[in-house]
Amino acid sequence: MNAQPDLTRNQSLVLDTLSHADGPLSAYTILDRLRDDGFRAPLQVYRALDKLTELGLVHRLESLNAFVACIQPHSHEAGTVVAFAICETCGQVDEFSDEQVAERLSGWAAGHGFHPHKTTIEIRGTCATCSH
Amino acid sequence: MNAQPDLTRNQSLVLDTLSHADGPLSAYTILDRLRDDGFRAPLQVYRALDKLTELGLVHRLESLNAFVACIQPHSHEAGTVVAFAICETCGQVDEFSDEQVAERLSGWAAGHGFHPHKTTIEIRGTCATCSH
DNA sequence: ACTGGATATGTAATGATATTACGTATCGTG
DNA sequence: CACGATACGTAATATCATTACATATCCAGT
Ligand SMILES: [Zn+2]
Ligand SMILES: [Zn+2]
Ligand SMILES: [Zn+2]
Ligand SMILES: [Zn+2]
Repeated sequence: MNAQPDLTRNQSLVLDTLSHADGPLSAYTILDRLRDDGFRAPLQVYRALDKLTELGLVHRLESLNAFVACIQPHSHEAGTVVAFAICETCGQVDEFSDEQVAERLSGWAAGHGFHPHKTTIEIRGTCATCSH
Repeated sequence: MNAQPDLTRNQSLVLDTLSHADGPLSAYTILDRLRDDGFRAPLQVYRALDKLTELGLVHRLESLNAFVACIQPHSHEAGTVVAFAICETCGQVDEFSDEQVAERLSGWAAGHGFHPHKTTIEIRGTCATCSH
């Protein structure tokens, strides 16, 4: 599925777990799901998550303290801003980018001498399916 | 219209602590600073923070698991989206609103049948002062 | 004033998330 | 092979947040 030749065994296991999940998973949930694969300690998960996040294959949802697999790997080019719509009812997460949002925020930063390193945009709410 | 209930003693103490702080404080840091005022348990802080957040006097920074006093209580009408620029060097936080960002995000939501409840925008980076 | 419900508080215990410390193993390159 | 960089294993600890239950206080309706 998400087999990445350059990933280690632990990293692949964590990524596969996230890719097959219905929604965001906490590090400890991932740990529990990988007990049978030899995972014993949180650090094994966090280290894999750190690397996967660095590679852009996984995103951390700050408002949930949880992680999701990226829907489509994107580059780490400057100005890349990703937003997430998180349904509080079913847990589904939608990832999207909006160039105008990115430009407005970087515009504010430029006007204030602020140098962005990472931007978090998370919309909590109710998805279309759950609104019926 | 803007009926502002009087704050309780605990709520006032927590708000004062945040208002006089240099930057965001964690709940446990607030607790430590209020030991002399009789605070003994985390829940005393969390309950006050919940109420203050509900009143719009305090914001939670999701990417820090910390809290700041609001700089502009009056700008928080319904639907207002607030953004934060957080300096990772000195900890200073700048709060601002951008109507176009809010419109783009609500536009995306409308187009996808998503009903936003709360939106988090946090820019981590380096402030002007720390960039010199 | 009495009373009953809503709200606020005090305290202990527990749960949930994340990092530090230290040692070993594996990999890639000269 | 030597050796530095990277990954891994494990335990302990640190940090953040909630549950449970008992008391206290406030306040409107009587
Ligand atoms: Zn992505
Ligand atoms: Zn949903
Ligand atoms: Zn504010
Ligand atoms: Zn700074």
